[in-house]
Amino acid sequence: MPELPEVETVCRGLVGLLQNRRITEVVCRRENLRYPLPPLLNERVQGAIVTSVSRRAKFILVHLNNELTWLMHLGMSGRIHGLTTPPGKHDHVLIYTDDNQCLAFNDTRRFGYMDILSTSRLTQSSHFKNLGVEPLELSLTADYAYSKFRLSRRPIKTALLDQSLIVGLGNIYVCESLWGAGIHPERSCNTLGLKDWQRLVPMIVDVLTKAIAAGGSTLRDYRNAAGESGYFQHTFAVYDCAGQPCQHPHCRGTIKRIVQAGRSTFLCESCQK
DNA sequence: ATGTCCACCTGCTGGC
DNA sequence: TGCCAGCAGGTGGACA
Repeated sequence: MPELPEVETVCRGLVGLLQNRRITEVVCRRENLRYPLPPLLNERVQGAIVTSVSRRAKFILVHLNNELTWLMHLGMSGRIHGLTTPPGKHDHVLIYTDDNQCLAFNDTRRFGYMDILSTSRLTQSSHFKNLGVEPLELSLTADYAYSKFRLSRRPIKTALLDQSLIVGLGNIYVCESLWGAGIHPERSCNTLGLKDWQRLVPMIVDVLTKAIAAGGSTLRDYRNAAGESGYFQHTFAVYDCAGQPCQHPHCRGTIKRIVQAGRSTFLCESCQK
């Protein structure tokens, strides 16, 4: 689930569920996820009021009125859902609020993690040290991307996954963006000219924007979450579409799966050059 | 420095 | 039916 659009969707859901609410208790049902949970988590957030919820890269940031910010990363399989039944095996952290709601941080594979940070020193935190630009902000321009990537010999697919250059992209949206821009995932960054970036940057923005818009329906499911149903169902043009015909007009190619840096890449060899 | 690979986890699917 | 290999939306650290 969690690339930028999914994290953004979760954050928007959390605004409705947590903003201006007082946290009455946090229950940790195990000691660690990817890393140990923050020491004294309950003691540090109990009684605090959530002033806002925001996102940076793939981090969820829950800002509290006690100068602390609760950072959450969903890893590969993390979700946050309203709990109306007893917690399940993978509901690792439970958040109770003063309106008698309970939210569960659920993460099957436990690649997610949490931290508690000083709000005023947030940007100096190690989590933020090596983060690149936000793709949906004006700082991501074709000129910027061209200058940042043009000396690298890495394949463009791998480089786009690198959060120190552009944040928020994951395996799905990288594949979708490269397909949309007609760029072969194995091309070295240093073969991309400014013109390529003038197609790729708007395509990244378009793919992410549309996914967030589609995530709006997830938001409704999320709010009404009773049990586990209502996951984001999205149809992708290439991701997980191996063997299917390419959807580009007039293209007769077939979507193919290859492996780059140990991860699946989906592409159409007819129209991605 | 740069780039690649693996480990960290659990669960599901498909082939034999 | 059972078993096992392979795969899954991320990423930090070990290694060449």
